[in-house]
Amino acid sequence: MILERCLPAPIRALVTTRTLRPGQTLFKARGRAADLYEVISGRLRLVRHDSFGRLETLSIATPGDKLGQASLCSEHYNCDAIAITSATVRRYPKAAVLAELERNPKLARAIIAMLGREVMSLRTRLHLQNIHNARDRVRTYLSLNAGTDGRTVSLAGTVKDLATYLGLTHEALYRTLAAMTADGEIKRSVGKIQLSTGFDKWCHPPTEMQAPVNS
Amino acid sequence: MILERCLPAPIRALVTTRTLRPGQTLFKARGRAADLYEVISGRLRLVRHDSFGRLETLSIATPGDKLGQASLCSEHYNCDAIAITSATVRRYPKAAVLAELERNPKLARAIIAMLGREVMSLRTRLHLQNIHNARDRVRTYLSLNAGTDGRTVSLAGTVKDLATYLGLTHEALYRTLAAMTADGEIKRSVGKIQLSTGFDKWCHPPTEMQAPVNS
DNA sequence: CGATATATTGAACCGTCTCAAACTTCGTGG
DNA sequence: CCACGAAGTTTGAGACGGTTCAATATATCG
Repeated sequence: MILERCLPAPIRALVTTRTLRPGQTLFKARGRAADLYEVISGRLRLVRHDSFGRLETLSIATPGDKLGQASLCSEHYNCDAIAITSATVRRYPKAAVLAELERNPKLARAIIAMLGREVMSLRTRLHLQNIHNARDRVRTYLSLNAGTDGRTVSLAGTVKDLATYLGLTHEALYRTLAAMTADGEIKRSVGKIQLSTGFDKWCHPPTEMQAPVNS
Repeated sequence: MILERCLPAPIRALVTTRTLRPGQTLFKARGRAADLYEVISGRLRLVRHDSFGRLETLSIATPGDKLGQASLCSEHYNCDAIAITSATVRRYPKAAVLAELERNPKLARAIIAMLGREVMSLRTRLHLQNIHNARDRVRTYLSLNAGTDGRTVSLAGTVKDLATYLGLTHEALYRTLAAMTADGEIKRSVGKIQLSTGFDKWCHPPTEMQAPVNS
């Protein structure tokens, strides 16, 4: 859903676009959160530095994704947004959006849907991170991100980027992909990974599951 | 924020409360998402079964927390909600809430705030999970959850629950807590953990940080 | 008071991280 | 057009730490 559609003309006039070059910063953690962004083209990386200097990729934003939703509820951004490629974003002034919210239920619905999607995406992410085995984590990621044919995953960035997204070192990811290729689970080509037929069955190795839950 | 306050009387009449006994299920993953809940008393555990049969605790809900926010954006719940203790919850019919949303900007604000908090909490959670070292993860959890005095953390459930929340085996957590106690970082009493003075400095061992980011 | 779950510690295994080295790719400038 | 440097890619070897399996103690609840 394009937020802009829900905004009346006077506010729409306040919406501006901005272009970024690769490596350029859109906003930084702790910066005053004044705007909400939507990616029009290109890719941005949302990163956070943890207390130990480790770089943590929150997500790779692609066209249609919104950035800085937190700004609606918080005074400060809580991550850095950095362009990976050349990129253009649409900027929505937070104050105007909040004001319009009071009068425009459609906008409220749009924003609620946006946050709802964000919540679900974070849940998925958390689910991935909880898989402590590199291979299974990669498998799950792949089946979760397979395209419409269910067999092709196109990589948003470099393999190294994917590694930080998955919470693995790049070495571990390279090794895992190599092993999966050797075992015929996947085939790799530039920027893409082909899942072999019957990939799903790899996802559930000889395991009986569903621990009983008392109800 | 109590959602009920934002609802007009006719709808408020549709709000019911329900009591649960320990171990009882409020809703299950994949069930039709018809309601939104708010915890009044007691504790519930939100869990999900991953593809490998492992139990994953999404969160422990305590009074004031909302459950099934996803229901507003999705047709199905995506986790199980199970009472840990005896508990009472308030049930808001999803359809009524969505309808009221069209007319009531205050309710919209409340829901947006609720989802925003959820997003932030999930981000924090993700941040924790990305710390691959048990001790540092526990340290970070503790400093993040210290009470108003900044020195006391009260445990919502059992230590075992905390372990699954942190994505550790309970053995690993017990050992870590034991080691931290031995080193004087913390002191333990029933249901509580006392952080020793200067706990923060433990959080940043001899490390230089902030990897340079091209901007 | 017995049964069930939590709490606690031990020992061994396995997989990921870390450090290291080499190769490839790509863009920039001479 | 090629030389060069920077960043991504790939593989190796070893250490560390969490999981796993195991055993025992303690607590809680009917």
